[in-house]
Amino acid sequence: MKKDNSKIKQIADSLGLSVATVSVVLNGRGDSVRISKKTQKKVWDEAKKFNYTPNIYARRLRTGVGSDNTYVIAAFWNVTYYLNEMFAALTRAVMEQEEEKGINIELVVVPYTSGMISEEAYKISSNRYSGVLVFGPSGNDTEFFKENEFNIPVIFCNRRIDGYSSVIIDDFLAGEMCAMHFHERGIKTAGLLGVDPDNAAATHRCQGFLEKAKELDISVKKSWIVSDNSRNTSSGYSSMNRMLDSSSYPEGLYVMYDTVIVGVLRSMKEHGLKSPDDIEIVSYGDNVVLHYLTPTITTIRVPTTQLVLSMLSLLISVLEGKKTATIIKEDPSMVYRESSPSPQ
Amino acid sequence: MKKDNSKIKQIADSLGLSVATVSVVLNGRGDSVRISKKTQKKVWDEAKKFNYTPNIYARRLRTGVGSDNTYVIAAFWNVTYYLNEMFAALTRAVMEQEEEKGINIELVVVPYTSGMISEEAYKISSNRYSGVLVFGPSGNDTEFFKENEFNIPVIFCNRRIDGYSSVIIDDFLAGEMCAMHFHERGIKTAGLLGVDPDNAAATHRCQGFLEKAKELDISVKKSWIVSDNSRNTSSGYSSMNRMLDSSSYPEGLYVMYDTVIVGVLRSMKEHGLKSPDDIEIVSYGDNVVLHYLTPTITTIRVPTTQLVLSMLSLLISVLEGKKTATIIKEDPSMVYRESSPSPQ
DNA sequence: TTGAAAGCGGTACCAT
DNA sequence: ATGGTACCGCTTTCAA
Repeated sequence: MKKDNSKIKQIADSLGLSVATVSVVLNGRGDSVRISKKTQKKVWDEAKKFNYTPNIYARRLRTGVGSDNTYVIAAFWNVTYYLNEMFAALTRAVMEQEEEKGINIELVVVPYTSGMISEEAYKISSNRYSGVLVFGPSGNDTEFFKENEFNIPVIFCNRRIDGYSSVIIDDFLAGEMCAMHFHERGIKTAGLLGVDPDNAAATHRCQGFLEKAKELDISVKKSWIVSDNSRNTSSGYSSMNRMLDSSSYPEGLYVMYDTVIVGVLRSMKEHGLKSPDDIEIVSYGDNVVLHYLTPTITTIRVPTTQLVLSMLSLLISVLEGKKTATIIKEDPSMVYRESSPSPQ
Repeated sequence: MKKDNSKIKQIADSLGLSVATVSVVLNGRGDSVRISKKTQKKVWDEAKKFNYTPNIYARRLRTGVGSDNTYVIAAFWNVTYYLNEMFAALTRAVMEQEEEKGINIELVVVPYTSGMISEEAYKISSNRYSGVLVFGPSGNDTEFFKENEFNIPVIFCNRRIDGYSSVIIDDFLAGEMCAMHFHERGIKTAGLLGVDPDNAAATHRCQGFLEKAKELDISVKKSWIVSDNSRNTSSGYSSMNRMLDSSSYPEGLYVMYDTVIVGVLRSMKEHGLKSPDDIEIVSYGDNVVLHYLTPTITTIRVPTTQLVLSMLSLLISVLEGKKTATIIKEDPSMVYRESSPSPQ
C-alpha cells in the first residue's frame, strides 16, 4: 500500500489556506504566531488525513542546518555477518575525525544482506551521499562493484577491487604467519575452521596458510578444512563438531574468525579434548575475550580500530581533494597466549 | 581551521561561467554534454581551490531522490557502552520495517559519549530528522531530556522519562526474579556485580534484587556489591577480582550485564573458584555465548531483538499518526543453565 | 490572524 | 559549447 506523502501545498490548497500558515502550524508555532485554534485544528486534521510527512531535505536546505562543512557518509553494512566490533570502531572513528578535522559527519547506515548489495547500491549513484564505506561484502557484492562505476568515492573494508580505494589487511600473510608459527611449534598436522569461498579475506588467509603449510611439510587433511559462512558462536560449535565427529583431528587449528571461538572450545570440551594439549588453536581478530577465555587464545591480531579509522580518514582526505584513490595496508601481528604459546 | 565550503555560484562567477556549466562538469557529465576539456579543467581546478563540497540536501531536494515515503531516523548511540548486539538488532529491524510497512528508512547514527548527549541533542530540534531513537543514555543524559522538549518523537530504549515514549524491560522484576531463583536454590548469601548508579536500568535491577533478597532472608554484604560502569570483559575481570580479593564471597552472584561474564569467569578461575560449585552465577542478557561457555550460564534473558524492533515500529506508528506517545513493555524470562540450575 | 513571495543550493531542460 | 531559468519543498520575513 503506497503512502500518500502529500505536500504542504496540497494541504494548504484543500483548506483554502496559504502554505505559510500550514507550515507554521505544522511546526508547532501556531500559538506563538497567533493562528486561530480553529485553523490549527483544521490543519492538523488535514495533515493526518493526508498522512503528511515533511521532506527532511527541503527543510534542511531551507534552514541551512547541517549544510556547513558536513559530509554525508554512508556505511553499507552487511547484516548477515557479525561485524559488531567494527561498528563500535566506526562510531568512535566518526567522533575522532569530526574533532580532528573540524568537520561534521552525518553517518548513514545502509543495511544489506550478503550478496544483495546491488539492491541498495542505486543509492550510491543518486547524489545522496558524499562518500561511501563498504563493510563485509561477499563475492557477489564485490562483483557488483567491479561491474559498475560510481561518481563518488567508495572505500572498501579489507577487499581489493580494481578502481576502488580500500584499507586492507594482508590476509595472505596472516595465513602464512599461522603456518610458520605451527612449524616453529613442531606441529605436523593442521586444520582450518571457518573457510568461506564467498569471503575474499578468509580465502586469502586459507591460501596463505595452505601454501606455507605445504612448503613446511605440515599436512592438512581435507576433513580438517571446515567451512562456515556464519561466523558466530553457534556456527563455530557445529563446524567444530563436524570435524571432531570425523575420524581424526589435527594438532593445530587455525580459526578464521574470533567470533566463533567460544563455540569451538565448547565442542572440544564435549569431545573430551583440551587446548593446547590436544589441539593448539590460533585465532584471527582482536576481540578482548580471547585474553580471558580458558585457555587464553593465541591470535593473529588485526587492528580493527585502526582499520576503520583509516577508512574514514582516507575517505575524508579524498573528499577534501587531498588524496586520490589508493590502498592502505594495516599489518596483522601475532599475539601469543596459552592455546598455542610462543615457540621460544 | 574553518573550511570554505563554497558554492557553485561562486565558482561560476569567478570563472565567468554559468552555474549550469559548472554543475554539469562537477557531476562528471562534462564530456557527454560536450563541455570543452579546457573549461572542464578550469572548473575542476577552481572547485579544488575553493574546496567545493556539494550540499547533499540541495541535491536530494532537487533530484527528488530519497524523498518519497522516506523517514530519516536518528539513532543516538552511546559509544561508551557496549551496545554492539543492539546495533545488529537495529539494522535488522530497519530492513524488516522497510519491507513490512513499504517505507524507506534512512538510518542516521549519531554517536555520543556518556553524559554528553546534550552536545549532540541540538540536532533533534533543528528539523534534521523525522524521529529519534535513544540508546544507552546515562543519568545526565536522561536528565537533559527531562528538562527539554522536542517537536519530533523521541523514543528511549529501556528508560522511563516523563513525556517521552519508550520500550522498556521490567528491570525491577528482573532483579526480583534472580533473588527468588536464588531463594529456591537454597542460597543464603548473594552479591551483585556491575552496579552503576548512573545507569537507571541496572539500578532498577539492583533494587528489585535487594528488596526481594531482604524479604527472603538472603544476606547481601556490602563488599559483595561491586560497581562497574564499563560493561566489558576487562572491567568484569577487575570487578570480580576486587570482590574475590576481599575476605569472603557469596554463594550466589547476579551479574548485571552479560558482556562482562567472560572476565568474571576468568577471575574466578584465577582465584581457584568454580561455578556453580563455589559461586552460582545468574547473568542478564541474551548473548549467545552464555550457552556455550564452561559452565553454561544461567541468565535472565531480555528480548533485545524484540526490544529494538518495538522501538522502531512504535516510532513509525507515531510518525504515521497511528499511535501517540506510549510505553511498551517487553518481559524478561529465566533461562536455566549450568551456572545455576533450575531448582526443580 | 493570515498570505505573498523570496530563497536555501543545486539540477536539468531548453535556448542560443 | 555554454547560458538562462524554472523548480525541488519548505521556512521565514514582511505586508495586509
